[in-house]
Amino acid sequence: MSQARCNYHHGDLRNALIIAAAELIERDGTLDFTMAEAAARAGVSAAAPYRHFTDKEELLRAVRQLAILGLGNRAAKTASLHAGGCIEGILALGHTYLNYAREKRAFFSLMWEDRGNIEEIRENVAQDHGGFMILVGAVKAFCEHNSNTAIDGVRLATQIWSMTHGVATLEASQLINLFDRSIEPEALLDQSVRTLLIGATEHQKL
Amino acid sequence: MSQARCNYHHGDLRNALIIAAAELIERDGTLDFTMAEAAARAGVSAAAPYRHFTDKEELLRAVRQLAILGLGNRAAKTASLHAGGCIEGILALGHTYLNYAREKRAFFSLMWEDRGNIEEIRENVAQDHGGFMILVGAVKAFCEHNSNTAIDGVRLATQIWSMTHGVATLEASQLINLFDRSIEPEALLDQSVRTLLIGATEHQKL
DNA sequence: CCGTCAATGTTAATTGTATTTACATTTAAT
DNA sequence: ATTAAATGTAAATACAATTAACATTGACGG
Repeated sequence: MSQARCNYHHGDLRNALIIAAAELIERDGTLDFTMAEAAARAGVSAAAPYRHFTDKEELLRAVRQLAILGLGNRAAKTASLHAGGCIEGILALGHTYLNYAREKRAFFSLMWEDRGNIEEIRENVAQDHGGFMILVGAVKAFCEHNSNTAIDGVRLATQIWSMTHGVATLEASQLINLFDRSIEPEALLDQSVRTLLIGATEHQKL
Repeated sequence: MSQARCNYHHGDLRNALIIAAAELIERDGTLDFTMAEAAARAGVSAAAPYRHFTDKEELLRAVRQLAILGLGNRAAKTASLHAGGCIEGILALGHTYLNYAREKRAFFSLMWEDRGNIEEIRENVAQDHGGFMILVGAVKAFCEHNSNTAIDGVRLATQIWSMTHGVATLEASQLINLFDRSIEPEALLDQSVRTLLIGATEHQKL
C-alpha cells in the first residue's frame, strides 16, 4: 500500500510529488520545474498531479511546509547541542538559520515568497511553531540566567529573528558584503546578536 | 520626437514599457502581468516589447532598477530632513525602508528576488550606491559625534541594514507580529537600532 | 529630392506549460 | 460480486512567451 507503484495506482502520489518537486527545486535552484517533470519523476502522467493538488501553487505550498519543517528540525538539533541559557546556543541557532539559507537557497526563498497568499505563510510558520519557539525558549533561558525577567522573551526573540533573517536574506542574495568584501556573515550576525542580548539586559539594569 | 505615439513609431517605447510594467505590478501587487498587457498599456502590439527587451526578465530587471532608485530617492529625502550625526536621522531611514516595503510590496520584493541572476542584483544595488551610502554617511556622522572612530562605519551600517531589512521583509510577509500581536514594527526596529548603535559605541569604550 | 538601411511596429505563427476533459482501472464498502 | 469513489491515462484546451515574416518610418548619403 505504501509501496511504490505496482501497476495503475501509485499508492502515495501526493507525497511522491512533494518530494519530486523538492528534488527538482534542489537540483535546479529555482522554482520553475514543470508539473509534467514532477509527475514523470514520480512515475505518473502529467495530469495525475491534479488529482492531489488543484494547481502548481498548492504543490508549492506543500513543499513550503516541508521547507519550514526542515529548518525547524535543524533548529531543534542545534538547540539540543547547547546548554540552556548560554549565549552560544542562541548564536548557534543563528548559524543554523544562515546555513539553511545558503544550502537550501531555493527552499529558503520559497518559505517567504508571496504567491498571493500571505495568510498561508503565516499559518505554516505559526503551525510549525517549532523554529521560532525554540529561539524563544533559548532567549528566555538566557534572560533568566541573567536575572532579567522584565524584558519580554518573545519581543527580544523577534529582534533576533529579524536580525538573523535580514543577514540570511542579504547573504542569500550575496549582498551582505557588497560594500565591504571582508565582512563575514556569521561574525557580523554574532556580534549583532550579542549586542542585542547584552543591550537588552543592560537597559534592564538602568 | 519624445512625443507620444503619432502614428507608427512610439518614440519612447522602452521607457513606456517600464512604466506600464511598474503600473501593472503596483495595481496587482504581483509580478505576473503579461507582456501583452504591458504592451497594450503602452499602446503597441504584443510583439513590440521584444524590440527593446530580449525577454520578460530583462523588462523586470529594468523595473527593478527603478524600484531601487525609488527607495534611494526616498532615503535621500529623509536624510535631508535630519541633522547629521543624530540618532533620529538613522531611525528615520529605517522607517523609510519599512514604509517602502509596505507601500510598494511588490517592488520591494522584486528588488531582492532571485531570477537566476544574482550578479544583476548586486550590480543594481551597488550602482545605485545612493541608498546604502546614505546610511553609511549617517552612521559615520553618528560615530564621529560620539568620538568613536575605531568601529567601521560600513560594518555598523551593514548591521543596521540587515536589521532593517529583516524587519521589513518579515513585516511585508506579516510575520513580524505573528507571535505577539502587540509588536509594532517601527518600535521594534527603533529599539534594535538604538541598541546596535549604543552597543557599538559602548564596546568602543571598553 | 530620392533610394536605401536600420530601427521599430505589425500580424500571424510557434512553442511550452498549466490545466481540463473524457475515459479507464482500482479499491473499498455494501 | 456490484458499484461508487478515488486515482490514472491520453488527448484536448487555453494562455502567454517568444519568434518569424512582413510593413512603416526616419535618417542619411548621393
